[in-house]
Amino acid sequence: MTAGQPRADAAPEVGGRGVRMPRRERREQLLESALGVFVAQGYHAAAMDDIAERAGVSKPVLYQHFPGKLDLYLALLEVAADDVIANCRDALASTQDNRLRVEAAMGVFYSYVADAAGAFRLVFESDLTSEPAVRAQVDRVTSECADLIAAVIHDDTDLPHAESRLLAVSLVGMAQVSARFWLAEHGDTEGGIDLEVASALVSGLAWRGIRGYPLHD
Amino acid sequence: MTAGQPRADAAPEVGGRGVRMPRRERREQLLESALGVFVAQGYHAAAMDDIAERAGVSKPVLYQHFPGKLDLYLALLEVAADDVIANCRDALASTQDNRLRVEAAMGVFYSYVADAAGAFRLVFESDLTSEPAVRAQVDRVTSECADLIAAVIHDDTDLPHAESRLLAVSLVGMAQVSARFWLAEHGDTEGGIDLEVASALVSGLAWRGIRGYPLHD
DNA sequence: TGCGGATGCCGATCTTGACGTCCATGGGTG
DNA sequence: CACCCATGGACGTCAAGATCGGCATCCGCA
Repeated sequence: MTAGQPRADAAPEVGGRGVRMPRRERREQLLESALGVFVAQGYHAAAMDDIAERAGVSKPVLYQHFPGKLDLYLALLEVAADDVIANCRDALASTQDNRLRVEAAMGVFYSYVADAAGAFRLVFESDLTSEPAVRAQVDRVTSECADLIAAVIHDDTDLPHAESRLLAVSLVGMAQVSARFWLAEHGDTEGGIDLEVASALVSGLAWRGIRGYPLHD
Repeated sequence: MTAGQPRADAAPEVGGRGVRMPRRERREQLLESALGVFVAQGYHAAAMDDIAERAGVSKPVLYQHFPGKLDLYLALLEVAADDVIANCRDALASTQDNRLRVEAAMGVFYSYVADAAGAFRLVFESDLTSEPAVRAQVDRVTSECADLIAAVIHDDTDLPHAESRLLAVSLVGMAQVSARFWLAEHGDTEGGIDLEVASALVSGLAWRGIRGYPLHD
């Protein structure tokens, strides 16, 4: 068996076949199963049959909770996007020290990528970017995180809005790409770089880059 | 008509319908048309009918030149990947001054993104990452560019290989993401930031970040 | 110069695979 | 014990990738 196609039906199927369940709880169950399948296979390769099977229900029940495949995907994507944006906001608000802000924000991206559920793949590696609604959510993550960072930069320096925003996007890109590569190369093996070490290293790069700009006051 | 679905059949169709053409030249024509369609619509939304129509031929001729849709996509992707990697290599080799190296490499990414053909979308916004061959090409760009940069970092500092590589990936991520957002926000309008200004700004951020590391000698 | 054959291309077709619905069934309740 | 309804296996449909019979074109020959 090749390692390129991780099968998605290895879940324990907590709510087994034919079990009556409250609608709210079942909806959560379906979302969880769908996340697993979308993360493992991507949007196009994921079949509604797979999702239903993994959730331990049949396809009609799935369609009783979600009008279609796209709606299901968007529901998951929106949650994943809100999650990282909120964490980024909290990280920036957690301190007034900009150096610590950089470290905290970097840690948010690394933790997000390291999360076992793998929801970050919906945001950073989506295969449905041709769909405008998906594109909007994906772009929203970088855009809103960058806005939060840009506000800090703009407050503390003399840089105009547009320039602050471009620098903020650069920092977000640095965090996002490096975190994904860290996961791919060192995330699973024990011989690689630890998450905290990697996050601190890249935080250092980011802080050295951003700290030198002229202060506002 | 909505603006969300840019039609792909607005090309001048240089080799019109039913025109005899040398095989090599026709192949180039097909690749060009395919690139336009894939860039505009993404892999999944792109139909072989669209590509054939844009090239001014019918579907059978398309299949006489390429065994299938995936092969066609991979041919384009490989060229696009080689292109940016080679440019990155040239940029780093163009000088011994690391500051100029950063600026040159950043310029490579911004120029690549600003290119009218839009081949960068195949590399940075592919919607076929579930395909291992595609994933390999896409990752190869970041990986090989990072290797080139990491070699410079490792030569000039005391950082171990793994750390140099992670910093290099961070710089590549910064360039890639910021360039794409620059294009989306300022690339078309005249009121935004100029390419050189944006590239220089982000180069400054990168250089401030990387210059401070302890020199080797 | 007119004609026959061969060549290669286009319109029409087939197939597959996955999304999105319908008839038997089984369990719960009055 | 009979009714009711949620469930699931089986199915229709459709889009898109991948191929086949007419036909126009070109060349060689009398």
